[in-house]
Amino acid sequence: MDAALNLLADGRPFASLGLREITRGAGLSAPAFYRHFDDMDALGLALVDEAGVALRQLMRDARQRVSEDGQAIPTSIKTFVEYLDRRAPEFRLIVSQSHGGSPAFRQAIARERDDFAKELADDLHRMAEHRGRPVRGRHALAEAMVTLVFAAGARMLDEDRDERVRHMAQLALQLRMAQLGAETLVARDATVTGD
Amino acid sequence: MDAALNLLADGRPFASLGLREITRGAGLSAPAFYRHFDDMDALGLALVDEAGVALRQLMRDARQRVSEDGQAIPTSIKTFVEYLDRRAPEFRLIVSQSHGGSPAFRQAIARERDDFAKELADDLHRMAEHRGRPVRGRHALAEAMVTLVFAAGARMLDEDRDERVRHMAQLALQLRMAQLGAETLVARDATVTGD
DNA sequence: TATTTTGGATAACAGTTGTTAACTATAGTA
DNA sequence: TACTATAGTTAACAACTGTTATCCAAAATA
Repeated sequence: MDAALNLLADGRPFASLGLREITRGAGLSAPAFYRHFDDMDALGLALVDEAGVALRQLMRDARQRVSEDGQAIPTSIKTFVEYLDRRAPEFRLIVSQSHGGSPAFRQAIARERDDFAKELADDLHRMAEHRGRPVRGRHALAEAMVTLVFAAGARMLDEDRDERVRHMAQLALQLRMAQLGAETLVARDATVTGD
Repeated sequence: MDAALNLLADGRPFASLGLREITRGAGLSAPAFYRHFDDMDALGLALVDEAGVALRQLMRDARQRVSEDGQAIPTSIKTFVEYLDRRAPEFRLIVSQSHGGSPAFRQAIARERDDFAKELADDLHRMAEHRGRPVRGRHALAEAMVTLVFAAGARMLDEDRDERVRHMAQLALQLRMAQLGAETLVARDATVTGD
């Protein structure tokens, strides 16, 4: 798995990775691969799993730090960028295979993403209750936020520090827009019961 | 190019497409490929170009229809989904290669995307002037909208009609959130001159 | 201690890859 | 009409692909 991540690390598309190439990187013979995985897809899914674990850890970290420092959006973004640095190849795999991989791949990644969005929706709900600022369509809001965060993360993978800082600010602005819009929607349309 | 699109059409990742496979689909011998393209990358870039042309056409169509029917967001989404049906393989190529292709690929796609976002930002500016509702950070807003639209489009590629309808509604809600949030930001913070 | 499971190795398979060289027919042009 | 560019062909290249069968040593287990 480390060998595969190494190849992924310099931007190689997963579909172009060969089984032999990977075992070579691991210092093994080609057939040894089959002692650990049925095929390339299985390896990919294992990597996605690993990335999912790290993603859930990221969520817990962000929650913790936000509860200490406040500033939900900037703190969460900072935490996310740290994750990005630590797990760049895994994240690269996730964004590159979420569209453009085998169906099994796409499904596994979609599940991780949905879990992420769901947890975020719960957080938003808790925060809204705490601040007395209900939100309309919090599921759609959470999905939008995840989409924006992942897209920004994907761009940042190949950027230097300056561009990253700029895009972190832009991402913060976009997340505020979405959240504020959701709050304003409910204020406008107070008769409709939220989801 | 048609042969390549056919292979792309059933979800195959571009990186897994072989030159011979493509010429076979076109009823040609393998070396004939080189009469038309230097290598696979060149073919891919040509396809991205084609998709870009269609994307710009989509923009013009949407603008036209919005000026007739009003309802900017729903009408634009409808127009976009029609484009999606007509140019599914090209769009698939764009989303699958935007992250996870060669650098040349990513760059070409990023350019198309940026053009799209820039035109959208201009539209938003015109609309804001017309409605007397200025927007703060209209570049960030346009980028967010493009991100949300592309992400939704990517998901819809593999969905049936019912799921699509649901996601179209969700996308509409998300776009309204973003726009409303941007408007509310400027209302709150009226002293800052917008970008 | 005897036996089974685990994780590796070699050799070999047929099939595919991208690419080049050399040749040919057809179409456009001076 | 003669010449050249275009767009195709076949044959062949080495390299690489995923996969299987067979064998072997070490470790874990009965």
